[in-house]
Amino acid sequence: MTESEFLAEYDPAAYERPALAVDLVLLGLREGRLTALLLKREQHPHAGRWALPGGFVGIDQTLDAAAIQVLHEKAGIAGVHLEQLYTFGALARDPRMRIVSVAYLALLPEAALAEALERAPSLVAARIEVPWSGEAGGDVAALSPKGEVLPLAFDHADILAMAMLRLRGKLDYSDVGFALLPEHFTLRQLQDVHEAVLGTTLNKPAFRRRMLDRGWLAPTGLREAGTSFRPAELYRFQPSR
Amino acid sequence: MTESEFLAEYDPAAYERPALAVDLVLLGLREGRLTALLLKREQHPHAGRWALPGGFVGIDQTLDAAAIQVLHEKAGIAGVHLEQLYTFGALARDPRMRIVSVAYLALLPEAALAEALERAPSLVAARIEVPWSGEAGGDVAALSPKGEVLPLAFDHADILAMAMLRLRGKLDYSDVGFALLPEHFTLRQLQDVHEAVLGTTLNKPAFRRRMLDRGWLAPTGLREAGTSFRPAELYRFQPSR
DNA sequence: CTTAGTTAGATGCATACTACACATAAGGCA
DNA sequence: TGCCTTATGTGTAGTATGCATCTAACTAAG
Repeated sequence: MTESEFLAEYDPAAYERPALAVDLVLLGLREGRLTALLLKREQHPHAGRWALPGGFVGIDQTLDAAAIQVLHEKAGIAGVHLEQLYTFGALARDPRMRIVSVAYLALLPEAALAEALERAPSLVAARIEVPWSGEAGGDVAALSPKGEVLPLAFDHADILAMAMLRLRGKLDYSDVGFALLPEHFTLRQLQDVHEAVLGTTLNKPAFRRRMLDRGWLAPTGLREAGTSFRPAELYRFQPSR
Repeated sequence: MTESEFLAEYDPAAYERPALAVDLVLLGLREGRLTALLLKREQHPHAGRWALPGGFVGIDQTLDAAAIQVLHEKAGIAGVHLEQLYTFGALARDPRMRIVSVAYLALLPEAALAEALERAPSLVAARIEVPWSGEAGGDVAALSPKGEVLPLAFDHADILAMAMLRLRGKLDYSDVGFALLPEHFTLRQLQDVHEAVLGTTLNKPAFRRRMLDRGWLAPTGLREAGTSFRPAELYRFQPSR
């Protein structure tokens, strides 16, 4: 049997298939606080609860492409850090039908987050509160600006928790932290990102030294403007060849 | 509109769906070498190449359950460490049709690996050679006992590389290393596991201290038997409460 | 023009961790 | 009994980290 003969006999519709979707955790910093962008569900199921932006994966669309499409259509942005997180496949995740969802983590610098909120007015910025530290894992709360807990739809609380676990885990050995910053930034801003993500305070000189020794920071020679005190040097992220 | 009215109107067959599968990287140690279990494909497509054991995800089956089923049906084993790796969704991964595959990593102690080879005679033990170190990532070679490079089917070389990247990354901050050992083991065996996975040699006293200070090792009071020299203490993995 | 206030950036020191060399312990075996 | 081999323990040096403190650079108030 040749390969083309095999293909001719193969029946692609032999088994019923789960639907395949992507869900995006859009994370950024807003006023120094870790923030996720959520959509309030107007329709059943889970009407009135908050959900991660998502969409189905087209038959001729890669997973990454589906995630980029959601980023564009539901948040009006592009060009941000995007990485696959985990795939959620519990049987009753969605009461409509069997849907397996590939979760993605998108990291937005403050400007991209503001842009998304402007272009997609239905998005809501929810402050993220993580009551556990380090490797533990566990529940994560999404809070409205007034501090009310926003109930999440489907298993999106699990996805959000997984996003935080991953982000915290990767923060200090990888370069994801820079994905939350604009192109030029000060060491203080970098430290603020780390502190917001980790939910701790960090020692300034130690953090400084560690970051500079990494070899990822290129001084630009430029200075921060608009301060009433000594202006900080602006750095640029330089992937260490 | 109530939720049940909504569900009644929802058409689950509105869009064509990708097929969903799981593929398993079965990894273990054999004669001190890192080894993966592969199947030689007899049929098209990719006949004659080596593939990871896999299977389709049933419509009422979770992803984990599908992985466990593959472990049982294609390797005849159960109860080993199993974790989701990454989901591969390139368009032409499989020439038959669009198949999205959720890759899993299974870690087998030497006994489980031997059991799998016995119960599933079509499985082949391939030595894994990783030419990069640390965080780099890149190609990984599967070698026959005679040292010939085994060509892998589909995108399974990518999956294997991802498995090695993940395993190396997790090895020294998590407890995955113990998943490759029997219940009782010596510190030397633990070090052998780490050395085989990382592809390096490690300093013995330093490794020893680090592991003992972790608080994961409980001495059993038993000694290794059958050596012609000082027998080593046998330890047990004790998850740190 | 001077000084207070504020944050950036640098330095010194104590502590913890790790690599590495080397010493000692405990088995079998000739 | 002594030798060989590997397990296990100890000491030391170099490195990374936490923390206190010092100096620099800027604005604004007077």
